Amino acid sequence: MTLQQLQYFLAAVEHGTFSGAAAALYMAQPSLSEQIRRLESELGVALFVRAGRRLVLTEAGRALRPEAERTLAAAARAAASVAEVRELTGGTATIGTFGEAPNWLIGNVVATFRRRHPGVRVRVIGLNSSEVADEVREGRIEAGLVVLPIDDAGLDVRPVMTSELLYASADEERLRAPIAVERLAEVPLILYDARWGSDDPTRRALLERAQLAGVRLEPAIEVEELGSALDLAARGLGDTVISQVTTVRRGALPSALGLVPFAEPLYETFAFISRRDAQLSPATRELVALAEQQLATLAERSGGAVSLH
Amino acid sequence: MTLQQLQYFLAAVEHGTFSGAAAALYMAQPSLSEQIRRLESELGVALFVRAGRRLVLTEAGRALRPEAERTLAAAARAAASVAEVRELTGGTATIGTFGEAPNWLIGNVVATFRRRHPGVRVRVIGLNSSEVADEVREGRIEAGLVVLPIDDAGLDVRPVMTSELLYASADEERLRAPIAVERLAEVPLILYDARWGSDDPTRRALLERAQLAGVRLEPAIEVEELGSALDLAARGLGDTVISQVTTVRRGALPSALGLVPFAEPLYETFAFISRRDAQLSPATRELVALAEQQLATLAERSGGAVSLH
DNA sequence: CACTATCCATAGGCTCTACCTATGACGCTG
DNA sequence: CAGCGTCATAGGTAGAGCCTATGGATAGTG
Repeated sequence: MTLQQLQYFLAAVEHGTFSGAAAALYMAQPSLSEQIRRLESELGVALFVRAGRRLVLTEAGRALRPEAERTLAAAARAAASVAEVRELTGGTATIGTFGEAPNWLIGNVVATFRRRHPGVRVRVIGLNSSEVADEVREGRIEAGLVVLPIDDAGLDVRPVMTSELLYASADEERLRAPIAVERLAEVPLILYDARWGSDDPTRRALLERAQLAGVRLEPAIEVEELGSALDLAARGLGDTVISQVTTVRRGALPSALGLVPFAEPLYETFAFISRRDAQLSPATRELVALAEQQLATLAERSGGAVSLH
Repeated sequence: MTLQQLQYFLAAVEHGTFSGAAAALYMAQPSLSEQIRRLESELGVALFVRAGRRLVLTEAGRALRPEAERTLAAAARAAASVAEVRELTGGTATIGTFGEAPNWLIGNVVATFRRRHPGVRVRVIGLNSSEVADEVREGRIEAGLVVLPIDDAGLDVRPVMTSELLYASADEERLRAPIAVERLAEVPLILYDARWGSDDPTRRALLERAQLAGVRLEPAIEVEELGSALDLAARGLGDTVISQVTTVRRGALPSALGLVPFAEPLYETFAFISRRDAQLSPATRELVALAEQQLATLAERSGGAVSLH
């Protein structure tokens, strides 16, 4: 049984003749007749009574008719659902981001996207950078925004922005000058998940620096979210590290906190990643483009402290 | 888009590889790959990301999957609904009968049929014989039981039984001997619809006889149903005519009524009709066969007064 | 690091399908 | 009875669907 045969069958039912149905479908009558015959022989029953001048449905034909209509409708819906993805009027745009990104990046981006494409659902998956890279590699997420370095096997990596990593403290004493990495070991450190999850690139960079300096870093407090870490730091319970770009948004940084760069500056490089050789769906491509614009806006507001690639 | 392509697509989704899916479908891998490629090109999107070792659905593929499943399920239902008709586990059996038939024929037949084939719906259309013939000719009813003669153009007519037409009266005086048709004009006549509807063959036979005898028949009372006519006749309000076979069933005839044949006997011939060259659906064939058995039973009980063909 | 197994894509070839045109048979209709 | 419209049949063509054989890429393995 083929969709074509069902279509021909329905056309014949509606027109009452094979010739008329064939003409309506811009084809020759014997071609349509043949498909009907094939369908009948596969189903093992006659669908029409050939009544000389007129076609009449058999009991089997009457039973088939509504089911054939349902089947063709389902097929049309299948094609339409794919077209929606193609036409950006349906489907889902998916992007993975490292843990702290949603707060300062995603709000505007998602709002703009939904305004332009109301039919498209949006999924933002917050993980750490290496997990995002894995998910993209496995195809479960189409694209991601990560902090370099990551394992780039099988991935297209497109760096977009570099932002300096800053030291944040409520203690003015420690903000006088750029801070040496050795001093991090001497103060209570507050770190949040994305900054301390396994394989986090910034964590690795910090630990490496500390090792070279001969000290060992142990966080005094670990919390889940960047916001909580800033809150605790503002109350003087410890100090934390934060990316320059994060601080650009108005109100992101509690007023009690001050910032200072590292003596030997640390930088984070952000990059968009996607599967190598796999082109993005229009929805996700659009979402990535919007995220890129948002990054540009932030870089501009930072007055040059954050630089685009 | 074909059902086959959707089937291959789903197999590939489930197995995660084209080779595995092809093996499960007992076919070569390039054949399946080609169909997937064809489907993708028709839909204008990639459905899979070819990830070296592993296949991963794209956003479009994810959108297609549930719709493809629905479409294949609908197609399976379509085939099943036709199979039900073929296998006598679904569909509808339809038979047309002349007006008074349902009372003495259909009860048992339908009960037996439903007991044997609970899934099959039954429609018994009560019309007069010539209307039944028309409906069968037009294909709206598959088969019918009629009283001959009818216009048999385009029909297969299979006579099954002959039954004598009897005169029924509550007046013993008129039951002494076979009644001459002339006397019908002298007594109040009670006729029921099916015996007096336009084109009813028995009516025509009666009128013809009367014309030849030089009298004119006018019913004193006309009612809708045979039962009503018998009731009125039993009260002595007039006489009526009734087919021998109708009287066989216990309790069908009020005890006040007596029967007598016509001086020049009148016979009704019953016949099954169906479209010429159109084979019956199994359900209707079965229904007709049961009706035939029922007629045989009635003929037997009549003790020979009703004869089978 | 080479080796192997696995998987997809490509190429060439075969068979059957789907379609066409031309024509015949049948039934309806003026 | 002739003419028209319908479906069926016959014969031919392009392409669909499938096969086997083979090459290239990738992940696991000694």
